[in-house]
Amino acid sequence: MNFKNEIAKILVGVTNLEFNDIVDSIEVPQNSEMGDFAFPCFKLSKEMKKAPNMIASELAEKIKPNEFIEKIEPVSGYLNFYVNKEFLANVTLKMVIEVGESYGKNEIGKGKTVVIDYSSPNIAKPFHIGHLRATVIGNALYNIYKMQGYNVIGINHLGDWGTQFGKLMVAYKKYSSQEALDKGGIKELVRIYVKFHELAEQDESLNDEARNYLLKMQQGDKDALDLWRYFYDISMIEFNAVYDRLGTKFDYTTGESFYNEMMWPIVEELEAKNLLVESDGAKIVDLEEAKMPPCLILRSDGGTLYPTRDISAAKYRKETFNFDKCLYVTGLEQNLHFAQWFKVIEFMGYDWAKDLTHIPFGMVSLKEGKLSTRAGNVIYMNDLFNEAVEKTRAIIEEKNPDLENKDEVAEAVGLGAVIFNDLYNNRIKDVVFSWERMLSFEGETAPYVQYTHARATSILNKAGNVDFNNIDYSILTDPATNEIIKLLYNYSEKIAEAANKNEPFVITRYLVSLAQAFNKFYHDNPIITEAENVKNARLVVVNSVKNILKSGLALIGIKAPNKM
RNA sequence: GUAUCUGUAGCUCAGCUGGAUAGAGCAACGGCCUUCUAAGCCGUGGGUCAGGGGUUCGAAUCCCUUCAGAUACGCCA
Repeated sequence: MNFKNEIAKILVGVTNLEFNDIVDSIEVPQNSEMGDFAFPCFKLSKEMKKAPNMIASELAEKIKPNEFIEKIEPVSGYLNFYVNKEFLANVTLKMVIEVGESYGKNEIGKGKTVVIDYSSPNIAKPFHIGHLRATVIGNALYNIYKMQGYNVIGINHLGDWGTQFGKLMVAYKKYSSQEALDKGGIKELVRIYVKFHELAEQDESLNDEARNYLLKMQQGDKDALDLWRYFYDISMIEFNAVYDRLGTKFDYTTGESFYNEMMWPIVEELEAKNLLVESDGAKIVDLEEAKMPPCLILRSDGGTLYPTRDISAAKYRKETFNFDKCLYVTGLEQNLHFAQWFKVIEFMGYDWAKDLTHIPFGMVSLKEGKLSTRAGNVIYMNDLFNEAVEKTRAIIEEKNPDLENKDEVAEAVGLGAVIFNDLYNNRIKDVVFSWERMLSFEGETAPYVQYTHARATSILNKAGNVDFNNIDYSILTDPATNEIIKLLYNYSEKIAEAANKNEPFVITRYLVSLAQAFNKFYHDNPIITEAENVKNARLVVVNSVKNILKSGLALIGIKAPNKM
């Protein structure tokens, strides 16, 4: 059931426009008083040589409402269509009930594979608020693409290789011990990392030692690799704990180290395809043709670089998963880097270069300035989580002291607030971290949506069983109910929009709208005390809203407790 | 210097594949708990859509330009 198509069917005979053109030009008015759909007549005005309002009036006389459309009105150059509310309620709610948990799914991505590279933090430092966006945006996209029917592969491209490990090895040997590291974990790694940098400013030879260790790692030296593995394992205890709390999962945790052996064949391939040029001792791919600075492939000392690894990884992923799309969820500041090596892939003659997409997001900073582990200008994820959960716990004690599973609910709501906050706006916006905003639980926030879900659940529990087969849909035509039904009807379209734009915030905003519509409905319409037919009809609405709120929250990685 | 992104209400932002009086939340002010969870609902005030040109019947939305902020631009990742 698609209303735009139905309207186009009505209009296709009376104008000389193509069916698809009509569908495309149909809009949804901002104000529902002006109808549910509108057809603007301005474009017709030129060829028909008539004023738009005249055209609208004439068209209105030629066409008739049908079972889907109850009223058609010409208003100042528009043809406004009012859908039959009872029909809409009937179609939509039946579909929500019948389809159940799969409501909102579609088959657009059937048979297609999308690889999503997300989270991908540099390890050996604690998970902090700068890592959160890459994780929650990627996780949400993962779920959204799944709903679109895609085969989705999530990859955590850990920053688990490189000079920072050489530095840690030097620092470990000089300033730490296995005992201290076993005890202190990742905090100890940070301590010695910071110390290394302080001392390296005075003593340049430390950096040489670090490079030396990196060289040993690359040459497969057992001692160096054992140490690397040791630091890796300690880091992953921290990272996995955060992923567990967030409920984030990956199909593959293949970090940079995974591609170590794959880079030389790529270098040879670039060489064979005559793409490598020597420049100041380094090997580059010239991108002047694409109006970009050159892409560095090999250092003058022969070592590989960031693009070398990303090109290798992309080719591996194409060969392994044969993706239709490969998305990279990373900061906007890496824009040029991605544009460059995507171009290199294209120059290598791979047509799948067009399937690689950078999904950039804005930078997170503190009021004091940029995030920096070294300068201590960071907020660690666990501290933020704990703060949010603690505040939630206090609110529960105040508002609902008899709640059974307080800890579980506080965790769901506290983390929900944090995740939601990061998925609330356009990805591209920079964010200055604010405790106040992060810990705000009113208005357009996760707790608001979760609270709405809990209210809906509560009514359903009090009402007992409902017979969904025998519903009087004629009751569900008041404005507050109609608003909800229109939103429910649009759910699947919103998921598709979120996928097309790669913007989880489309879902987040949708959930807020649905919760707002429901709270108004809840306020205006008594349910349990009403006559049986009214009660049952409204309970169907409550049940549908409850399910979609839960489903939508799950899409963006947030839990929906039944009580709070 | 070059490139990319951003600039809409006091604050944080929607709206940007051009269309009907520019929308939310927060903050401020004023109402609503003997009634299904007040983490809620209703109302009031608040805007030269950064500035200037252009295209168009019509521009917050497209183009040009200026300004402001952020970021990136060769041997880190």
